[in-house]
Amino acid sequence: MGEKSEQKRSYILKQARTVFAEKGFKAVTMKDIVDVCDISRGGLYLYFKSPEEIFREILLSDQDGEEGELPGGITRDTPMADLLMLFLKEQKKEILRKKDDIAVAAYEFFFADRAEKKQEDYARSQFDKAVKVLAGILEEGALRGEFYCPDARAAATGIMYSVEGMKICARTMGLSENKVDRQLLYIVEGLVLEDS
Amino acid sequence: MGEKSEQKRSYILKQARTVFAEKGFKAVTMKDIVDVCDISRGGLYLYFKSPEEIFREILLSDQDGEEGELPGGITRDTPMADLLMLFLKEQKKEILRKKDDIAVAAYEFFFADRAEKKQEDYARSQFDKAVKVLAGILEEGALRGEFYCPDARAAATGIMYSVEGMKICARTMGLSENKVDRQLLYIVEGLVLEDS
Amino acid sequence: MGEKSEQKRSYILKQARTVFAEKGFKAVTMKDIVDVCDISRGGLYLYFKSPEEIFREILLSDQDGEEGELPGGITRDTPMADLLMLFLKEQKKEILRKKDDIAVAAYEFFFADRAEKKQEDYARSQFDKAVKVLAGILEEGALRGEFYCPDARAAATGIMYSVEGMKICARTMGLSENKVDRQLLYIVEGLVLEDS
Amino acid sequence: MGEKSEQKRSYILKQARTVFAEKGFKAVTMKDIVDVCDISRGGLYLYFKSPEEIFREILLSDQDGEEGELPGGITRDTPMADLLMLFLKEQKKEILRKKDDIAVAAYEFFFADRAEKKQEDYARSQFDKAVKVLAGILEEGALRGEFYCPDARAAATGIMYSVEGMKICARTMGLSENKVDRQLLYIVEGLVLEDS
DNA sequence: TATGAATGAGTCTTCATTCAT
DNA sequence: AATGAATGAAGACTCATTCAT
Repeated sequence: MGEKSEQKRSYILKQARTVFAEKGFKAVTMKDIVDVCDISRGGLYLYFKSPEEIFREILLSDQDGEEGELPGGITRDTPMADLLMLFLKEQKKEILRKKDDIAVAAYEFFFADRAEKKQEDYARSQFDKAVKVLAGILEEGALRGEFYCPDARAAATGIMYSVEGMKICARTMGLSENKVDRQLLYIVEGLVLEDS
Repeated sequence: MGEKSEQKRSYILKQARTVFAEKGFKAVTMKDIVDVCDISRGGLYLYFKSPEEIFREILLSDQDGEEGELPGGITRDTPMADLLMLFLKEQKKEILRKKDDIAVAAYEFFFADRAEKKQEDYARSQFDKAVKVLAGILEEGALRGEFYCPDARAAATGIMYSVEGMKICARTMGLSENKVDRQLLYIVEGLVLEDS
Repeated sequence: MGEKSEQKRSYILKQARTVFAEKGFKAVTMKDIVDVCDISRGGLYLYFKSPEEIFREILLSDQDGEEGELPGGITRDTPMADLLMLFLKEQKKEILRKKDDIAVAAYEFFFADRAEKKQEDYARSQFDKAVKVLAGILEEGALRGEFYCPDARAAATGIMYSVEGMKICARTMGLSENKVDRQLLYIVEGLVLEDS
Repeated sequence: MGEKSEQKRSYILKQARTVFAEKGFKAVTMKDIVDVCDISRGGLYLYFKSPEEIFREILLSDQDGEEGELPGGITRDTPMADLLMLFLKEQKKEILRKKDDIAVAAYEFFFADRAEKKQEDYARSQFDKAVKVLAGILEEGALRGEFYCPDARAAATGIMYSVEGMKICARTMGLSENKVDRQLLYIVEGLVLEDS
């Protein structure tokens, strides 16, 4: 498929995303996607052969755009506490995300066919990546005496489990911004050494 | 419905549970349930009008059986640390549960139709109940000088988020028993004051 | 499925037969059969899951009705020549059959999926059965001095190949009754010893 | 269409042949042919408008190449028995042919749309041609005293029906080379006069 | 109460065929 | 001449749901 199709591909992915955000993963049919794409049934099949394939691509494209989002103004001298706050703010955004949120779809996707190793691996790699970034911040912060954190890796893992927990809670039982803030604050307080 | 039907009701719920454990929530059809119940299509409709209704009842019946499971031997003198360990052991069992596990189905159920307030309320009440129990243990433990825990409620909430996080991680990316143990140990270590 | 369905089963087979007679095997869709059965799409699937299954049953039911069709008046004293004529007349009927003729469908069916051993076996058993009957007639006739036929088995096989050949020729290139008669006569002449 | 297209035409026919050999006639779609031709969908339509048209051409091109294949060494003095053996060997090859065999496709083609007179005529002309050749051999052989064959035409027709029968049997029920040999031998034995 | 045959809507998927380039 | 994207029709198959018994 040539260049023109690459455009359409992206367009389909963009439109399909809204469907997944609205209906989750399992409930989405090729027809749903056809409907929002203003395309013929057969036309969609030229590009993708199943909702699963489409969703996989959406996940991948999300991943691509995710890297190096560190906002400007970050230098070597930026306090690690600030980086931590930035990181958690990012997590908070994900936890509470409403618009264009495919987290529920992603959960359903990862639930599906639990035999599939590939899915598991993808999910884990995403999680591990976040743990690693956070552990890096904590470790450096501990070295600089900003944080109390004897085991950065364990702390980071624990925090990420909490974040995951909040993410799922936000989507199953509702979670106010206030509650998220409190919990994140509680986490930070357990780490940061007060300037005495 | 008379008494005889009550028996059949329970039977249907029992059989349906295995289906939900295997296929999650969304993928389950009335036919699936008919198939494992050795009942007629029309017959099932006499008792339940949708998989959703059935699953709701399963959740409710689970809840009933859940209370007061404190094992024998617990007295007023039992160390809170022991109770905590007991509590966490229970959580660990849920996190790693494989057999007859309807957690994935429950997630899908709570995802479905996010407009439904009732679901949210149910999910939250379950979560809050656990937090309350845990907070009780922590508070009492703090009073007795077993734990360092200035804010029992916040701590309990945080722990339960972690537990939720592990639960979902176990089902999306796989989670070894070892990892769960480490994380639970890490939580305990952050709470328990060493006997000096 | 109870008794009532057995009726419907037969009815479907009867109607489907006309479709196969008209369109052969490969071209027949479940929809075609639904259309002549005055039944719903789903309804048909309650009884059969594919045109193939239906056709297989038609073949089987044909086989059942085929046995012991020896017309009355046959006694131990009936000349073998008469039996031979009877046999060939039966073959002629099949060769030239027009109404409700599923021979073409059967050919297509046996062509399909040449890997399938079962089909081959069925086709061969039908052929072998005919050869055996014919060989029996020839052998007995030879014993009685009616026929000249040193190798009844080989002769019977050869004749049945001719019959098969005429059958296929009748369906691919057309074959007049006259031609069939001539050929059958030629066969008989080669066998029967003239009363001198 | 110019010369360049004539090349492509042949190329398409050659490639399509393999498809027909593999899938028969009815099951072959324009897409199948496009796929093995490394040509565009639209491109194929410039040359042929349906699988049927393509198959028709394949049959015609086969016919062209078929004539005058008498191997060298045949002179006016060659015994007719040898020619007969040659002829039957050729038939045997066709009966048992596996590689690049479009016989099944041809049967299906001739079955299709039995209204079509043209097909019938083509099939018959092929058959008649073979009969004529064979009858010529038998007649000449009879004249020369090699064969016993009072009615060459009838004998030839009968033999060709047998050959047709074996051809179809080979493709529906399987036929060992051994069986074919036996049958052909049986035919020859019925014709050839032993040198006394 | 209980049955299970029957319906029909909904989705999937594949192709023949067209058409702008 | 040639391409291949796009369309839409056709058929497969599965269920939720009803209904006569």
